[in-house]
Amino acid sequence: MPAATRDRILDVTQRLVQSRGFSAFSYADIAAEIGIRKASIHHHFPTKAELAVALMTRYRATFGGALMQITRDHASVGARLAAYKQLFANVLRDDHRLCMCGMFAADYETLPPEVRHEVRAFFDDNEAWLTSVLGAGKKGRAQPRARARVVLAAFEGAMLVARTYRDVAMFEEIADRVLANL
Amino acid sequence: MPAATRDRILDVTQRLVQSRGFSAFSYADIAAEIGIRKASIHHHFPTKAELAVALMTRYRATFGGALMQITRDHASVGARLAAYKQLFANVLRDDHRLCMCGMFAADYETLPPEVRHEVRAFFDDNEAWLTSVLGAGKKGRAQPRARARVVLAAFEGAMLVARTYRDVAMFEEIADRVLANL
DNA sequence: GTCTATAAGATGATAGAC
DNA sequence: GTCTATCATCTTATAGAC
Repeated sequence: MPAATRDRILDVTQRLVQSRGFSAFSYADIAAEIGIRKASIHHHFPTKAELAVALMTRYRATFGGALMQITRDHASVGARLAAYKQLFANVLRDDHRLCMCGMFAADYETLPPEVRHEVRAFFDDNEAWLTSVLGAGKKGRAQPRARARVVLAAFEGAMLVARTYRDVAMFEEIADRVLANL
Repeated sequence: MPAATRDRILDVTQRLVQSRGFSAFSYADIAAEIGIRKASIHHHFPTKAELAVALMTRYRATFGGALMQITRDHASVGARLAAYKQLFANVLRDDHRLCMCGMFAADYETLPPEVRHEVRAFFDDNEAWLTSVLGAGKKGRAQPRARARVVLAAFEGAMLVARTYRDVAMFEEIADRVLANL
């Protein structure tokens, strides 16, 4: 069965947010890309705020699932962090997109309160996961939370900068160096 | 003498870009804040693209001056990097703003080509300055450019994330740790 | 669930008076 | 250099037919 319209809307909107940001896409953009009318989008998501919240809820669930999968698939700290890095690199490679929450963080001042909450929750999720991964290492067990924050911030910033150069390798080099210096 | 209107426009616009981004501010916002009409803004900067280019040109010049000043005022690598860090922390502290180029980097896909060029030039400027600072260190002279990229990316990302928590201390802790681990 | 039609307001931008 | 007036277009959002 084909993806329900609701999911198609979320898919298209997510890509729009990741490439242009919250203020720079419209219902008309979504409608045009899917091939339906603006009113139909409003039927599924009456307001832009509701659309953004639904987007973030799904994104957090998906991302959380990916993190659990990494924990399952990889046993060592190094392998887990390498897989985490790939999560970001793949998004950047696919049409020069940013992490959706990195983009929403830039749009933060214009975001409805409920969406702001979701953005912080995403960062909390990532920090918690990274902290648990880093805290499990044989050596360098010290201050896993502080080191987790460095990884998250550096990855978000590296995506931002590397995208302006259309250079995924630049992202990976920065990310590798950050992980090596932890 | 009071600041010329042109400069007042650039001042106000810069703050708007740093807090909301390129797509989320309008000529009406600038006009309202200065207390003149939209048409007057268009007299000084006919199009939004021209306004953005003027903004970036001035920003790059100012930022470049600040970097030269740091080099002049501080002799050691550590003191220079600490002063560089303060440049970013001060912007974040003042009304939760981001580095203007961090914001423009998020808005990159919607930017006129001339502005895109300026954004990359800003990153080039910073990378070059950081590379020269890091290359001058007694120890750890190796790969100054790669380490410069880590600093720039981490600082941009740390601003982005820390802003969502309204937490300047969080930015500073991440920045300090990045500098310590170089 | 999708459509047409429409609303009310914002947007970037221009013409021309003062 | 600033103003009023105006423009065409886009924006989010709603009402109601099919």
